[in-house]
Amino acid sequence: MERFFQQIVEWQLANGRKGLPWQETADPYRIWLSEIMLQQTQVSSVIAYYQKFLQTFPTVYALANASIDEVLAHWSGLGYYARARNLHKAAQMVVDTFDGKFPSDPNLLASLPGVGQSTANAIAAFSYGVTVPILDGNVKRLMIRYLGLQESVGGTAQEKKLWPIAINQVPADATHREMIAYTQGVMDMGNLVCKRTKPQCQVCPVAASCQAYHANQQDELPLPKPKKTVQTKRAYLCIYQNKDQIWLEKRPDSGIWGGLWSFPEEVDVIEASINLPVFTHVFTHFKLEISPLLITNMPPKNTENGNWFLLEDALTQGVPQPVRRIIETIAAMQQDYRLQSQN
DNA sequence: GACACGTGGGA
DNA sequence: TTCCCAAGTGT
Repeated sequence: MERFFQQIVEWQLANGRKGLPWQETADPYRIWLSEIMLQQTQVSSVIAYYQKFLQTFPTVYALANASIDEVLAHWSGLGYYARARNLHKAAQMVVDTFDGKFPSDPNLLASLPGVGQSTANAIAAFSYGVTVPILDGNVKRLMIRYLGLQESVGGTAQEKKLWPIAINQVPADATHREMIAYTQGVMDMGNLVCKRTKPQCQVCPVAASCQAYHANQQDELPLPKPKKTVQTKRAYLCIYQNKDQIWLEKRPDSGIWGGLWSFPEEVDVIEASINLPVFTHVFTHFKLEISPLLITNMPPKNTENGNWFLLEDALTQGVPQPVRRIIETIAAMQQDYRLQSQN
């Protein structure tokens, strides 16, 4: 298997991605941050968040000392907000337990909340050159094709099978530089060559020994996952407005949009409210039809976990995407109203 | 093992 | 439009 390793390393150095913001550092804090942001999230979505986040929280100490509200505000719009809550906890753990220094032992790294085995190995390999492999979606797809496995991506049993193979591909005497190139290389391969659709086998460095390629199965593997039907839910979001201010409620820590600020939710229409246009927000596991209700003539029902915010301040808080969208709509309406009043 | 957890890109 | 799903982890 060592040949595979060398081929990926050489390919990455010649053809892999260069100059991504997190490729320009060996600081485990920055590498950890990038790995968490990149979980289930595309590179193009991450770059701006990563740079802004680092400006605000340049060190693990800065992050550990920040409030969870500040952290969520900088995560707002990225999704999977448990990552931000775990990131904050993990930063405090690094400061308290590891004296502010990220350990190089993947097992210790994996003890941090939000850091699983693959992310732990990525941090160890990139930061310290520890000779451990990653096993992310790219690698799974690559291995399913390379080994000609008649499977879809996913499942505990598959991971149990693939981990030892992934480990065997990494020579114990690989250098730090090689580990960086290999780890980046398997992901670049998945993104640029062994893509989900239209794999580029003609430029693949390991096509000669790829089972799927020899069987002309590169377009069929991995097998498609059985699809599940997503249900549609409806939510009435109540926008209590008092002049320039709107009322936001802090959501419970667990569940959808945990820890974020949102509009109070009702199960049905409220009297004396103005209906704003309905829109659909799509999650991976369900659809949400959102009916925003504007309420200007009565106070919020429940004032326990809420606060009044100026419109422009609300946009700087940790709010989920649909809430941001509604706030922007309200702000635009107010702007229109002001312009009309002047004329 | 199955499911919850966001959002936007690409076909 | 509709569907799949991306540098996964936690429960």
